[in-house]
Amino acid sequence: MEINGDRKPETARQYHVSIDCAIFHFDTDGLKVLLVNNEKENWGLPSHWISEGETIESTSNQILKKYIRVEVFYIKQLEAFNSSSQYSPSDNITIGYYVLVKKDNLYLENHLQSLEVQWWKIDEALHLNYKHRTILDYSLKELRRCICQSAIGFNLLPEKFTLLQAMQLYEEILGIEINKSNFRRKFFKMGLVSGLDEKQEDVSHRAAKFYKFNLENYKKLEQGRFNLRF
Amino acid sequence: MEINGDRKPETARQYHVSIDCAIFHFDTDGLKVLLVNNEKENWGLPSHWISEGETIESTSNQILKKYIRVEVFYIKQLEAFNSSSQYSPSDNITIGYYVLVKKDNLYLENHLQSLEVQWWKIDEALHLNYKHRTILDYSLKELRRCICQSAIGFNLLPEKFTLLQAMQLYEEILGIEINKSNFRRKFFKMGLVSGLDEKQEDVSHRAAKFYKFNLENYKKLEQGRFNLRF
DNA sequence: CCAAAAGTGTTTTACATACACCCATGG
DNA sequence: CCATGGGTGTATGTAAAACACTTTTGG
Repeated sequence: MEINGDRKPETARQYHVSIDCAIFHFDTDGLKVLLVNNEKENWGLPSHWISEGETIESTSNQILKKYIRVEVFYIKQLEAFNSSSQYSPSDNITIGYYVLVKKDNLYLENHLQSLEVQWWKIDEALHLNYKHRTILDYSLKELRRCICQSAIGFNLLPEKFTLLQAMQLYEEILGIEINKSNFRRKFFKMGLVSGLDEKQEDVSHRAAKFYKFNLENYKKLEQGRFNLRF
Repeated sequence: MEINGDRKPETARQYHVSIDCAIFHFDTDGLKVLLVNNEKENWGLPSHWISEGETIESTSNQILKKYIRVEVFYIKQLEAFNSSSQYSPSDNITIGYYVLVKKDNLYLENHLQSLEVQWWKIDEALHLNYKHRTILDYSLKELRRCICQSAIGFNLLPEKFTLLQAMQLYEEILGIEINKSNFRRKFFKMGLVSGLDEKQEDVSHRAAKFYKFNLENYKKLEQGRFNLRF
């Protein structure tokens, strides 16, 4: 057994490695995850094996380029674990990622129709295999944990959003009800958002103001100690 | 390129995988990390290649069994990344872990003397190579983040501890000063600790009461929304 | 009696929570 | 004129922060 050495022992084992991504976006229907229909008529998370000449990062980028293409996303590694399947009995490692995408990229909608790919509501994305179910569950757990400790939630909102959209995002992800007036106060006081000179159009009620995420203020918010606590 | 398939393409690349652990404990001198002196006279994190017949988990367990041996620890995976070195130019993946160990395992002290192994104060554990430096920094970042959102801090304290010990742990890891009276009130009100019928002995000042972590109360503390916010 | 740490109590301030209410707009 | 969501204001309770103070013990 080799300790802390760079030299590999003869017994070192070799693995094939796959990258599996849980890609989320948020629209009026709520939180959704991107699933791919494979040749066996099963829906699963987008997944690639790492090929010769590629790395972990380049492979995850390939997946994103293929399905999302846009540059505006948030990506975070979840966990590496041993995996096996019918075709590749055991010598595998899977690295899971979760990815957040803004919904205002129309490209997505048009592009995806051509592929065997679809956005699924979270609670309808069942019948995944065990591996993908595990990654999806872990993603959601992380999303719930991180959304209050950082500003990653804004990666799921359009560039311009209303406060109701933001509030509903937090409500759905955290599974709680939030008081409208308190939500506003908190966001304003923290300086998380700044108002734009633009309003909704063609809505059958009072038009809401659009806001954008205020990155400059967020950076000042003594990073690391940031907490929204709903 | 294979999408979401179990079948591996011919081009799938193979990797050797190493497990590197940042193992921490906390004593009167503060937070310390376990370093191993390898054959090239460099200090680094304990590390093993995954061998034939082994898995990610079994290999990390081997490392812990070798250096820590005790069962009482907390272990969490950090990240998998491509790595290379002088001896193994590129086809590697490293999976980092961080581990918290209670300091009241005397075994450690006696055992480690026989190995080329030593506890280093965090701020003195320099001259690590880039890979290990990265893992150590990431570990500390995670530790700082998680110590307020969960009770993992107690994994660094002895079974029986005084409130000053607990407070100093939080102070060192967070790099802040905490008010003694407010710290007590918070821990008591949350029911995080319960007092024992035991006191310090042989101290040259008023003996402090010993406390233990109250797991039952912690479980009731609506998990996931737990926050200490110092 | 001094030092050093244990341990208690009080006051001020901030903020989360809850709730009531008015405003604008399309149907 | 009403339903729907936008947006404002206020009262209340809880908890964080700051601090002043007493207690215990060994030297």
